[in-house]
Amino acid sequence: MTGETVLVIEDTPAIGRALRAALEARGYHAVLAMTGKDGIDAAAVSDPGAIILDLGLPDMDGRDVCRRIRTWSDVPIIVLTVDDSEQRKVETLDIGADDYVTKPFSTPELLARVRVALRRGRAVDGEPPDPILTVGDVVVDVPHHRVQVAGEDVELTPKEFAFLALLARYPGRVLTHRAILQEVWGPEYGSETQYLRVYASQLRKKLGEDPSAPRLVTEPGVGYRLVDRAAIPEP
Amino acid sequence: MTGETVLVIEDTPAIGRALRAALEARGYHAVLAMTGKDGIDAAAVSDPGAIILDLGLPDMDGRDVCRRIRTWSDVPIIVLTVDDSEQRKVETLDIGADDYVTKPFSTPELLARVRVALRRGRAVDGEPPDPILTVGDVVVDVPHHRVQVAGEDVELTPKEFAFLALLARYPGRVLTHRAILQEVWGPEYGSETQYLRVYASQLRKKLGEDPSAPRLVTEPGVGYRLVDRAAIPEP
DNA sequence: GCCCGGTATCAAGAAGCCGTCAAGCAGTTG
DNA sequence: CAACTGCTTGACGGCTTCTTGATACCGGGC
Repeated sequence: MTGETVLVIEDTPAIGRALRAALEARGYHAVLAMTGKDGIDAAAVSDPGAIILDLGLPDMDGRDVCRRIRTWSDVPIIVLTVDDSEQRKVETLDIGADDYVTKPFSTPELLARVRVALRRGRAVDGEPPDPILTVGDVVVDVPHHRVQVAGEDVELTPKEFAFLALLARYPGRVLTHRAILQEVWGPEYGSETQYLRVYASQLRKKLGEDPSAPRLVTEPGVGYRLVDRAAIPEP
Repeated sequence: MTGETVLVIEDTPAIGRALRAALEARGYHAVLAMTGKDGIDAAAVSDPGAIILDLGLPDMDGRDVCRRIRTWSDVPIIVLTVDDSEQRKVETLDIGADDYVTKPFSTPELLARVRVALRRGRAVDGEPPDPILTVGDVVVDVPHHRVQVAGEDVELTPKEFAFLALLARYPGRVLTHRAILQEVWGPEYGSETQYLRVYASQLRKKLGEDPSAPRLVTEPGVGYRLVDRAAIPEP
């Protein structure tokens, strides 16, 4: 979750503070650097999702800052400067900047361009694989909302599914009555243990439980847990 | 290697020709479209690495063109327009444009911004999503807003289409009521599940669903999913 | 053998969700 | 302004799921 950090490299205190305030008002985490050296450091340390870079820095040429950051990072860089010349714009964009905004700038527009930059940056990282929970021969595919036991599809009601998915998320561990009730039924339920008995019973039926080798194990007076039948029972 | 194609959607012949010449002089393959409809077609067919889009088109609002292309593609879009009002800029960037250049523009600067766009586009590259989604005998052509079932064209309203296209993008996967409502109707809708029932019903009618082998499956209490009727249920 | 706390199972009524129809409304087009 | 299209909303029957109470079960302590 580093994508929502925006690094501002800007030596004029008034502009830097204004940008930080505007960014933070929008919910971003803003990091402010006032020199090129600090900016490069901050780019490496804070791993921002986008950078706003003023070209007119006291200690080094802003374009060198851009080049330096580009040697190791593809983070979107929005350049901010008073220089409106076409040649300078082309040069700057070609050394790796993603956008070029001239001062005086409109804050809403700059923020919109920051959103574009963050949007682009996020798109790079691939989507995470589907989290599929497996406990023994029980497979709980949460995104697809599907359950299989020994390769066979099993139809579950929403509450049944939530119950099983919760247990499957903590394989082998006991979940207390209270914890299950609050997670599946809601925070105001905590003592309706009868629900659990009913649903545990229904689940066992649907899972095709063998009473001598249960997958859904009762911990009397405590709660329930889901175990891998093939696992070694002795610790 | 389609990344070096640039699509220009521009109705003024002089500007279109000038841009094409400038792009081809730089070694890019330029495709020119003079209407929004043609532009959307070309975006789907020629799979460009970047798009230059004039907002002032004769047949439709340029922002709608942008939105439409964004329904299936992340190709960088550089918007070109005479309107330099801040509000319009912010709006346009927020609906998915990557850059905003006002006329009269500097050709070298625009070309530099095209280079940025192509650079970014390549970096993102993963795998381009197919703009034509197929789930069993249901074919959803997102760019053309066209749907076929078993080879037969089916007429859908915009909301129906958005609903179906969303489901088709995640074949077999359950999309929750909330997710569908927010994607199709907007973020402020989240609990109007009645809409879903009405539209699911209409869709099933138009898709010619067989109640015993539904393509659009209800996941009670959770959401809906689109399945390939012929598919084997084993993962 | 009997009691007792906790558990499993069953079944019936209540509640909620789903599919469908149809009427009202708003925006567009000719 | 009339016809049309698509969106929203209310009503209602049918069905699934949830809840709840009744009853049987099981193991340990006495």
